[in-house]
Amino acid sequence: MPSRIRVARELAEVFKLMAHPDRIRLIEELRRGEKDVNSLAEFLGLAAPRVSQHLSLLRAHRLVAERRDGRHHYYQLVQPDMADWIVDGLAFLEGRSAAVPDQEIEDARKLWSTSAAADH
Amino acid sequence: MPSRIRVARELAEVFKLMAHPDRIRLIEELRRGEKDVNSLAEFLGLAAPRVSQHLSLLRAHRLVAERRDGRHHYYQLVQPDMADWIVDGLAFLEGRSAAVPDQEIEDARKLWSTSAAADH
DNA sequence: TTGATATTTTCGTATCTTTGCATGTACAAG
DNA sequence: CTTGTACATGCAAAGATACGAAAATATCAA
Repeated sequence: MPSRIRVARELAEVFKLMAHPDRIRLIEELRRGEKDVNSLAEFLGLAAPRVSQHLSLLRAHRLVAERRDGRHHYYQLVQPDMADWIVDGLAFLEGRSAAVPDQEIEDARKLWSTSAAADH
Repeated sequence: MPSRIRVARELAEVFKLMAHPDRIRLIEELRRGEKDVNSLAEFLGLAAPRVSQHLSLLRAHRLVAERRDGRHHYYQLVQPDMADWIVDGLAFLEGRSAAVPDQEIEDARKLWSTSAAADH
């Protein structure tokens, strides 16, 4: 079996991990450092078990790493560049769907860009 | 509903489209211009109906565009940058899986890079 | 028209994912 | 050792995807 098939297969796995709105927001939320499960759940407006499930999936694939301190579990991105790469993907959304105007895409880009800090 | 949720949802749709090895290879194969279904099927070693299914999915989401000429349907990328962006994602594969050595990732990167032309 | 080629569509089934909820475990404080 | 908080895990229902095989459509050529 040619190697490009293996590479494509592995890459598809990573795409699959990103193919969920919660996980995208999770990764973007972790872009500026570690955060514990409750903060993430609260920020994203999701039930804690759900966030935990997403994190355990990302953890299983080594996209995030866990650090425990007392009863808090802090998560961080193993490859922080990943958050930037995801933001790069926003370019392909422009003019695509009437449901998501370009202005909103631009807002997300700002919110998720490395330099941004406010709004949190 | 906040706009970042809509954006994340839309972006997740795009990731979902890339979350398949065949479609990744399809997009990379289209990086240097249009190609008809049979060529793609042959190159990828897939049955033509399978390729057609993938293409119709990509077409439905406007990732590829179709041009008909006689009995041939030629497809091309609507946003050729997409192929480069996918290649950028290879960075996150390095050192991740024993099944896919870094050498193979590097090979794929070369094979799929814009400047490369041989090996086809 | 008939036949061959190129591509799409349909369909049934197997498989994977998502989701919410309930339960389980670990730690900290009193 | 009990209570409360922080997370993780298990489970079952619902939904989405993938796949191969078969059938349908369209084009061209004889």
